[in-house]
Amino acid sequence: MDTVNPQDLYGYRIGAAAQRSGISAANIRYYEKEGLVPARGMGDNLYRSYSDADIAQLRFIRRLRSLDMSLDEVRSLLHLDLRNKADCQTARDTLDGHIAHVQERLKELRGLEKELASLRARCDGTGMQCHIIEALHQQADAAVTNKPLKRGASHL
Amino acid sequence: MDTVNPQDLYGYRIGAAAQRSGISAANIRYYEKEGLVPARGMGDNLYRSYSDADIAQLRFIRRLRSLDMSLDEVRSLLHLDLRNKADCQTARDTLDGHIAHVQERLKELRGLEKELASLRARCDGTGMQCHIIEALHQQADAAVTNKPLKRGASHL
DNA sequence: AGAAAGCTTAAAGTTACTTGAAGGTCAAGC
DNA sequence: GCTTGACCTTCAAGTAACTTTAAGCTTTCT
Repeated sequence: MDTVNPQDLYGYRIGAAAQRSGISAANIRYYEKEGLVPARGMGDNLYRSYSDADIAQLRFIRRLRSLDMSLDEVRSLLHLDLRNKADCQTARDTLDGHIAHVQERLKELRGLEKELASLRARCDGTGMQCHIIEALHQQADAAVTNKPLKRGASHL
Repeated sequence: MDTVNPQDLYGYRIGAAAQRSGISAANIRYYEKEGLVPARGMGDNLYRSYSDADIAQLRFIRRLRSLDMSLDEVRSLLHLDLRNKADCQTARDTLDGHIAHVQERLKELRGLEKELASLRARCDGTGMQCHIIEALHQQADAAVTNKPLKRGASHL
């Protein structure tokens, strides 16, 4: 854009930035504390203010987070220099690592879905006794294999 | 209950229980604090000790956790009475709710996988310039303009 | 006996936020 | 001019489900 739109220069306070970026105001402050977004404004009053470019960056962060990346990954991508070849490699590596992560999680979840479905199928009878709990116990005993248990917290 | 196998009665200390259940010792203590497993032993010395039945319960919990259930869900399933019809319904409901949760997460992740793959495909050239970052920025801009923000207000 | 292994508790760290308390700033209305 | 209400500020604590650390017992091996 060539025109000097007033909003191009720090025209948004945190609430507007939140609305436009899809990141809550409290979350934006949190990102600032974490060094993901610059500490803008705070001139006359203590209010933060953001430019369109800042909001684009917030959207970028949100995009990366929606791709299930950790804040560390986001941080590393934010600090890359596009014209630097090594940085480009870093971006590829980050992405590759993340793809592997997502695929592994997908595999796990597909397995889960199957098991839950088969479990649920045991209890479709309308008046009969429920065998879900017994089945869970049996499977617990059968699954003696020691896989590391991980946190399955799904955010977003 | 009839046979007097030494291991049937609190023959395992927490380390052994951890090995056999696949739940770390610290985690078992945490579950105890959370009321998921009883506070066993602590007689002569201060050591916890567990029976085979206790270990079966630990495996059961681990099973449920591996199904991606929250500790609250696990707790509710643990306190059910199998012979109670209402409790059986509760089990079904918990399971149904959880299946829905897993399927939604699967859908999200499948979308993610596709996007990540297409992103990565832009950078397969060996000597050319990397366009990953630009692409991420473009998608970020496109995404916010047509998606209703689900991240700002929702708490999940 | 002395060291290593294994147990104890309590507290703090982790991730990525959200929620709450207590208060400052600003535009509008009466 | 003053109050109301929306919006902003900081700092602290809460959330899930653990893990890690610190400091100190007990048991077991050599």
